[in-house]
Amino acid sequence: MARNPNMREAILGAAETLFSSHGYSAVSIRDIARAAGANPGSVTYHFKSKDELLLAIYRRHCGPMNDRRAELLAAAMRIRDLGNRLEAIVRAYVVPAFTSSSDLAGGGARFTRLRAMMSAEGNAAVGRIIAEIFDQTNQSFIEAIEQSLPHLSRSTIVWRCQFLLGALYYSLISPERITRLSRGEANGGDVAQAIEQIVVATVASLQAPEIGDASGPRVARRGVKASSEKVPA
Amino acid sequence: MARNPNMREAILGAAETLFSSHGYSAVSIRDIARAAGANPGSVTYHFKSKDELLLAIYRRHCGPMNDRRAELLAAAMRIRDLGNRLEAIVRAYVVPAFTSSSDLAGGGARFTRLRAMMSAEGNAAVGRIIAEIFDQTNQSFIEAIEQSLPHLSRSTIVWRCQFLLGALYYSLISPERITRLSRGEANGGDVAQAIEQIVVATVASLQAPEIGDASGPRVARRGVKASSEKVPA
DNA sequence: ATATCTTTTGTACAACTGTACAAATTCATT
DNA sequence: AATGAATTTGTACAGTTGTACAAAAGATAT
Repeated sequence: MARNPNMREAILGAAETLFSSHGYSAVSIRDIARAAGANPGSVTYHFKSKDELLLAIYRRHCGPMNDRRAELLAAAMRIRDLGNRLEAIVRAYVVPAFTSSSDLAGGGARFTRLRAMMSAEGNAAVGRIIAEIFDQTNQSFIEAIEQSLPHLSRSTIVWRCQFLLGALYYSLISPERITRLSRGEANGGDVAQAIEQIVVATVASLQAPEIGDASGPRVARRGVKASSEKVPA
Repeated sequence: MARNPNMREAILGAAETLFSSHGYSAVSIRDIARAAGANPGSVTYHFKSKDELLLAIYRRHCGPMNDRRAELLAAAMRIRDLGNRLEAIVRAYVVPAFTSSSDLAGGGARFTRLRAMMSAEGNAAVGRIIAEIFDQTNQSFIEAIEQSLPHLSRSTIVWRCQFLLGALYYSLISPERITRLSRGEANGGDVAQAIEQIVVATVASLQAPEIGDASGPRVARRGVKASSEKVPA
């Protein structure tokens, strides 16, 4: 029966939805098949294994999303005013993680949520892809930020970019927490507001002075004392 | 055989370690028993079920950790200078999440990492505990911040506290990412540095002006336009 | 030592897991 | 209509899952 010409896509979509809301090991191939209206055997036909299915999801999204980020970053770097440029850089990183350009392959909150789940579970197959594909994108953003904030050490920039990604992930993982704690005043599922809040908060944290630097935000003092000797875990 | 008088504790500890590094559904009761040097049946004897075992871990840590937070928060509120007070408030929230007072029950990075995993997996049993126990603590911190930054709307404070928690979680979930992206310049596993970086970044983001507010950070303009109509997922 | 209670062990069960594969079905080309 | 490739189905397998429970082993008190 070669009936559904988009069975492969249906399985991919179902897997994406289920993985992103329950995690990898909590979702079985049979769950995916059921959600996609397919036979379990069909899943192992189109994708050799469960791991391969997960990787196929990543391959579909990573390229378009990081391409879009590169475009927006290039546009941001053409901005003269350093403050506006910094905000544009952060926005270039955040926006493609929340919204998809072409409906399926763009990027989108669902895929970003999936990435959050996978990095929590520490999935081994995904670990390789992340280091390969994402580190390149991340490095170019870090360098762009370094140019806009030359007084900051690379360590501090990396830490603050890590916080950005954590904020981004967690806003997608527990949006209902926003709604609950604000007593309904804010809506955690509001993507547009999430983007604005993340951008404003991140730009402010990036503009903070270096740790141990008592002078103003824009005054340089490069070599900061490395208070980094304790090494647990 | 009532040989090991601390078998219950050994199982709790093993479960904590395994859950915090692989997630809930990826770890089996047999895995836990093996790591604790116990018989699988012994696990279901001390804790009725796998869910109950997870809840026991939460019960052991939540109380001491939030008590410590309350102490530090009370001390912070005695600080007169509003800038220093804000930093002390943030520190009162962050420090107990990273370090344990009494070795086992205090809190500690391992338990916080576990919480990060569970909130990603969306574990139902944990969901109830979180809403009950943590919301109370969170509300008191939000109110303390509201007092120190009266020009900010509650929504914005909640958003930025959400980012704080996301940053905290993710710094424990992917510390090796820090080391890798900084090319060894920073050590993501350095708890002391993580705390300092999180505190500085969070204080700066909290002090940022409200969205849509063009005036300086400390100038009030309460009612901000709610750009919150899009409601997906 | 006897009896009672607590803890540990071992085994069993039904349900579910990822994967493999032959048979059946559909489609495109001739 | 017939051939051949592509897809879907159904079933099977060995291994794992959470849980239940009787039997054994230890501890405690009398």
